[in-house]
Amino acid sequence: MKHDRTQPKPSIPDIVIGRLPVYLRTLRLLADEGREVTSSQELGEHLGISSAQIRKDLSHFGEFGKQGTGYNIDFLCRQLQKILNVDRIWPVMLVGAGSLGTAIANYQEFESSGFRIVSVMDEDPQKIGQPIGIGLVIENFATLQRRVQELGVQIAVMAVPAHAAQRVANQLVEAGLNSILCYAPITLAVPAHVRVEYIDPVVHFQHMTYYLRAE
Amino acid sequence: MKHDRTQPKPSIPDIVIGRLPVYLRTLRLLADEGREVTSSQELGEHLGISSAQIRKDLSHFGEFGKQGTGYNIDFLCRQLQKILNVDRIWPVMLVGAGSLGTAIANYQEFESSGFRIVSVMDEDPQKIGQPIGIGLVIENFATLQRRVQELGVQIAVMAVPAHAAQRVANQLVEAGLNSILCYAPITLAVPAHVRVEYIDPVVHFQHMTYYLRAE
DNA sequence: TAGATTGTTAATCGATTAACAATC
DNA sequence: TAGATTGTTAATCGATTAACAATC
Repeated sequence: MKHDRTQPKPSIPDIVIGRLPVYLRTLRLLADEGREVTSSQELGEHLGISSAQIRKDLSHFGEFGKQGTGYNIDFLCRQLQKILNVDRIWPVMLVGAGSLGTAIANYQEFESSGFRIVSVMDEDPQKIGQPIGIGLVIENFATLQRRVQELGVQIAVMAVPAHAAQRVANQLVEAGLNSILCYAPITLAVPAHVRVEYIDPVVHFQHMTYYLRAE
Repeated sequence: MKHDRTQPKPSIPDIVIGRLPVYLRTLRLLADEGREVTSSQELGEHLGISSAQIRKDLSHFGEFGKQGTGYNIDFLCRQLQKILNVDRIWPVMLVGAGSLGTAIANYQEFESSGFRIVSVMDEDPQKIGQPIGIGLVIENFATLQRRVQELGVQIAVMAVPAHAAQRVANQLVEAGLNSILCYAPITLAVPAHVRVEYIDPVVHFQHMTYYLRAE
């Protein structure tokens, strides 16, 4: 007997959302190979997960397959792109124009995935004004607030040294950004409305060495 | 009544192992700030997880704290380093000397975390022989097998284009490597004894945009 | 002693999987 | 029709959390 009228939680587990980009990536790879349909079983084998999990994950969002046949790859791609809101191009602000920042600015594949680096910033006067990436110029980090507004950016990538990361993050938050991809090896303190994801190769290396023994 | 004599599974959940590097990273940060002790509560607040989880995770490996006091940071760091096998330096092979590979080769902080890039390889004859990183020279990928043996490497980082990734991975496996950190946006097919971890910024971006609406 | 915090247990919560009716 | 595969349910499995005795 439910007397509670409020919708308790129709919300989809975050862990499911986290797998969708990987599904999408794999489907696009299959599409590139000229494939037109696939099955949860095939996808699962590709990804090393169970077909049941894939079907369950997708079932949170609708019915995308056909019994006996499987999934039309193009159709499922488009659906996943809609679900993930990457049926458009999101402008991204890159902070930090060092070696890593330069690599990120040079990366050509963001565009086809729904993202475009529209501005690169650094604090180093030596770097400000230098060209970077494709048609960009390193801008003064001091102009962050204004540029965020001008460009309508919500997402930032931080490629700055660890010692600068929290300070930079504070400024990003103050400038109104709500999504940060952080390459600095530090857990940031941010308000609850800001989402941060982390990329730290050392975390992966150390995870792997747990299972290794010296040769 | 257990009649089964075989140890069923004293093995520690992989998800627990995956958090240890983050704990270690945070503890070292606290140590750098001159702090000597911390508590599961403080750590949990830093990391946005519950203190119970931290205590439970650590309890898989022993007792590292003192009631009423908490954890000695230096001691816990050392213990975690031992557990993760990073109380030594692991040689790492970097494959791909493009923009991203160069950034990885330049990154100074691997050493203090237990890793050293000992060789950088590429297929491009234009690149082979060029200096990269600190005291390294880009080597011919064709010499992989020999170099892996000479250097006693078990771990590789792949910073190659997606279209080359599976082929490169096959060669890494053939050369005897068992741990791969893959920056290419593709799920690799490898034998069961090889562990692969992935870094793909697009996966993180797309995870974040699920929660965003256009401004 | 009083206060704080651990390590551990048991309960809760949530995620994965097996199985199968539906149906292409 | 026979074979294949979906979407979904219920069961299983595993991870997280709350709570607390132990004890520094």
